[in-house]
Amino acid sequence: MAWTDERVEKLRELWDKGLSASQIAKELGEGVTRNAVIGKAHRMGLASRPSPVKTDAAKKPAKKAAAEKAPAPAKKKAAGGKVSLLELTERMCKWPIGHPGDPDFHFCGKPSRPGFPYCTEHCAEAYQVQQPRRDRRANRGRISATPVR
DNA sequence: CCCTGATTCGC
DNA sequence: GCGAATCAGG
Repeated sequence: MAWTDERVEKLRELWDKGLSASQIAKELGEGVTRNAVIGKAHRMGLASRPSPVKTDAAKKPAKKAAAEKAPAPAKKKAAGGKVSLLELTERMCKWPIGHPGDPDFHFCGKPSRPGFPYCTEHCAEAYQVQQPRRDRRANRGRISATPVR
């Protein structure tokens, strides 16, 4: 795939919009990797914006002023949880929560099972197979959905 | 382990 | 020019 004007345009657009390279890559689809995006972005004038990884030689010595005994975490936090569409990653659970269009519509966001779009919980929910409507006498008394491995 | 962008270098 | 591999940091 070559960098057509359209693609370059979209790249510039999304990049300016602040999306990460990997997100842009997925957006462009067609086997475009984040490396390709970064490479191109870097190559054409617009490169390096807020890079989370700065070779950083100038650190701020002043910072942790307070702290000391640490205010304590207060609340426990689990990974994932409530991600908007734009924040979804390939390895995040894409189980929708709420109705699309609602102000609080979001996605599960917990780590998804490798190869699946959802986390373990939601895989179980999603891949729960329906027994044949007729003739399920053979399975009477049994719940034999194919287990998700 | 998940992610981020930066650089290198063979094609 | 391109991007996978690699690097380097959060």
